[in-house]
This record gives sequence, C-alpha cells and structure tokens, in this order.
Amino acid sequence: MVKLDPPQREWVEAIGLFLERSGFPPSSARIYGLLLMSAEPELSFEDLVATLGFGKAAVSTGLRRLQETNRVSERTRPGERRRYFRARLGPDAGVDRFRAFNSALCDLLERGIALRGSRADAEITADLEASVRFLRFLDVELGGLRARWEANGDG
Amino acid sequence: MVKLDPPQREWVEAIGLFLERSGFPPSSARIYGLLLMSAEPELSFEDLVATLGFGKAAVSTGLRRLQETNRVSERTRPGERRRYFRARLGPDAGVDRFRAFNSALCDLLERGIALRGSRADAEITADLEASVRFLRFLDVELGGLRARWEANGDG
DNA sequence: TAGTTTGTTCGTATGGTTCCGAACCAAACA
DNA sequence: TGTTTGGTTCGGAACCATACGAACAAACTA
Repeated sequence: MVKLDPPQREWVEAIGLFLERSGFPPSSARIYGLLLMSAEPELSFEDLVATLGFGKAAVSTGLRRLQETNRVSERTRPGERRRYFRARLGPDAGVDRFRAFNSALCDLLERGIALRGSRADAEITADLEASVRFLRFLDVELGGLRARWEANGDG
Repeated sequence: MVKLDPPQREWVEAIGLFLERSGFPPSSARIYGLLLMSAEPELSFEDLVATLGFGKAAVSTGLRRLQETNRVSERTRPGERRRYFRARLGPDAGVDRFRAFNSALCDLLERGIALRGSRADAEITADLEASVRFLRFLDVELGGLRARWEANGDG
C-alpha cells in the first residue's frame, strides 16, 4: 500500500487518462502513473492492487501490457519471491512510435498513389505525393534530431 | 456509386484500419480512405453510402467527425442541392497533434515532478526531468523543422 | 397541397474491451 | 505431503462506442 496525497492521486488519474488516449488500457495507465508518482522507485504487485483498488487480474494483465511495450521492468530481491516493478522512462519511446507510425503511413500513401493510377484526379494525387515527401523529410530529420540530442549528452 | 478495383477496395480498408488506430471511428476512417482513392476528387453523400455499404446514419456522423477535425471539406454545385465532399490533406496535421500531445505530456510531467517533492526517489525524478528536457528540445526542433520545410517551398 | 430528394436524429441492438471474483498453478517451507 | 504465498488465467457481467433502421426535417417540384 502506497501513501499518496489527494493531489498525487489526482495526478495518477490524470496521467492515466492521458496514457489511455495514447492506446493503453486503463489498468496499465494507472499502474504506470502510480509507479511514476510513488516515492519508492519499485512497488510490489500487492502494493499496486491495494493502492489502485484494482483486482489482481486487472493488475496482472495491466503489467503484462506494460512489460510487452518495455514501459516497466521487473526484478526480484534476494531471498524474496515477490517481484518488484519499476517504471522505465525512455524519452525516445514517443518519437520512435511517431516515426514508425509515419513510416507505415508513408508506405500506405505510396501504394495508394500507385493504385490511383494516371486516370485519377491529379490534384489529390499531387497532395498525396506532397504528403509522402514531407513524411520522408520528417523521418530523416527526426533521426538527426535524436542523434543531436544524444551527442549533447543530456539525455 | 464509385467504381473500385479489388486492390483499391483493400487499400481503402487498409488505410481505414490505420486511421482507426489513430483515433478515428471506423466510418470516418473508411470515408476518408474512399475520398483519397476515388478517381473523382469529390463524392456525394449517396456515393459514400452506396460504395461503402454503410447506412446513412453512419455516413452522416462519420462525415461530421471528419469535418470537425478539418479532414474533409464540403461544397455544393450551382443548381444542385446535393453536397460534395473532398478530402483535405495537410501534411502538418500529424506533426501538430504530436506536438500538442508532447506539450500536454510535458506539463503533466512537470506537475508530477513538483508533486513528488524532495523525499521521493531521486533517480525516478531525474528520469522525469530528463524526459521534460527532451520534450522541450523536441518541440523547439519540430517548430524549426516545419519552418524549414515551408521555406523550401516543396509543401 | 402532395410528393421527391437530401440528409439528420433517435432508439435499439450488437460487438469489443475491460473488469471482477474464483479457480487454478507454481514455488517455498513446514 | 500439506499449507501458505504470489501471481495467472478463465467465465461472466458491465460498459462504451458505433451501426442500423425508421422516423423526422428541410428544401425543392409539380
């Protein structure tokens, strides 16, 4: 059981809603929020159940999703069977997903352009081509950005 | 009714699924896909209903959502009551949403850092601070990117 | 006025997601 | 071997979003 002020509880809820909008199920989102807000860097399964008020099932599947997407790591302490969970914070995750998304979109748009053929309206085709060019530009630049940030040694 | 090859139909479905994953309801996603694939740059309400196989209700609400988010424009032709719908393709929409998302996340993380206070685990706090710094850097750079692209006159 | 066209809105139904409680399993220990 | 602890998986219930059909509205025609 984790001690949290009311504002801290509200924050967990707020970031929970936020993560939900980016595709996480509610249980995963609250778990991640709690791991970020807790004064302790690691929490046990039981801590999560007791503090969040979710059933064990929800916490179990919520954790699984978080681990599948590399958002949470898990370890055990010597002599204890219990596992402890910790939030993993990589600033790049969002960018990576964004780039992957754009890349997939780009491929799709190119296939679309090809399928439209030459008899189709030229303006829409031109718009699609402009989108593809921009997405390619964006991908290259985002790659450079990442390199630049890491070179600065601040991440 | 719009004539589409089977591969073209599949493409509409594919980009439909793709847009669904970025938050669009299924009907909106298919409508937008069809508007992009159709040889005609504009389609009527009836075209959408007949080609997609959705009911009128679904097309109506699907279109509303697309218009609310500026993804589709509508016009009438002189002497016709019917309305014609056209896809609007802005390459920036994705970037804007990404930046808005990051900005909101950044604010949230800063509030989180403040709420954690000084008694909380320092490593997690430091990770949060690094995330904030990176997000700020990213936002600035993305702004610059946009400007650079538009200056090149290729969008 | 009566009828046709062009959509919109409402009530209901359906599909998919997520939750809970319970049953279950695996590991440690008596 | 039996018991406790730590966690997973299953079945059913609840919820939310969305689709359909039908009723409705608005605009034009005859």
